[in-house]
Amino acid sequence: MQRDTRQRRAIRRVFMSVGRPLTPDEVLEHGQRIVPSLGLATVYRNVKALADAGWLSLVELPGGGLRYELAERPHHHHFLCRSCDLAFDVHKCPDEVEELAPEGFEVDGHELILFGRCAECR
Amino acid sequence: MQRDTRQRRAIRRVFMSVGRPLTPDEVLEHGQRIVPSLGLATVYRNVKALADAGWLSLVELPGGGLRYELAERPHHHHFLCRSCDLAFDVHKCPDEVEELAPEGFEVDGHELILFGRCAECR
DNA sequence: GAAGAGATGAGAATTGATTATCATTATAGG
DNA sequence: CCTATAATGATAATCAATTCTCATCTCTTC
Repeated sequence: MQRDTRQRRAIRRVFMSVGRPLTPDEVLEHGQRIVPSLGLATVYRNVKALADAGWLSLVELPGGGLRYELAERPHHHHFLCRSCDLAFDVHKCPDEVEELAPEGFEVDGHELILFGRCAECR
Repeated sequence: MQRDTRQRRAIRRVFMSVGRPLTPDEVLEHGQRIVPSLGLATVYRNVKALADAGWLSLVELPGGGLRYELAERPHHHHFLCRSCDLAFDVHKCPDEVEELAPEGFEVDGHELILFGRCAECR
């Protein structure tokens, strides 16, 4: 059975308040402001459980480590800051992207990533 | 000084003939058809040297491992087959993509990745 | 065709990310 | 409040990718 622990609540709260994709390390950092004793293993366990439960989804951006974000959000893409390495949401999407595939290829999804410097880093 | 070895020639030839982004493992596999004794460390060394020299460029797609492709090619994007995990070039690009960024963000590049099944795998 | 120096190949070592272990803690239910 | 048991946290273990080591090989030049 699933228990509602302090650390699980903190992790959920982090995702809801931050509103952008987070790596496990980022989750740990933010989560420790709520539950200082939070450990990395707990973050990995919960983030995985929340993803299995469909509450989080996996975001794979260039540059190593996986990130997670709230699932069930409207279609969107991402901006990756080359300076601070944080990922942000981009709430617009060019149309008809999936028609760009070569002849004979079957497309079932796409990801658009913008690179640059975020408002903070400029 | 740089020497023109059999293995380096083979690696260059692989990239020129295959025409899509390759992981070091894929380079090894193809390269061994030309120089059977080719080793993985040599692939890593040369791929890195060729990238430093500007002859190859780095392609980071979701799903782990880095890939390399011929540099100095016209702007293009990529298709990643969910079945065989090979990456292919997509020679079209939606316009004005970089204008989709949030207010205050400075965009200096973008990557569009289509997912699905390649012609072979269907 | 000899010699010097860069390159290679096999395997060991390293790295960073993720997972497993296990003693301890804390939650849900009675 | 008590108890059973899921969850936690610190650390060790694992894993895949990449780099290093070093004896050996082979380009290049003379």
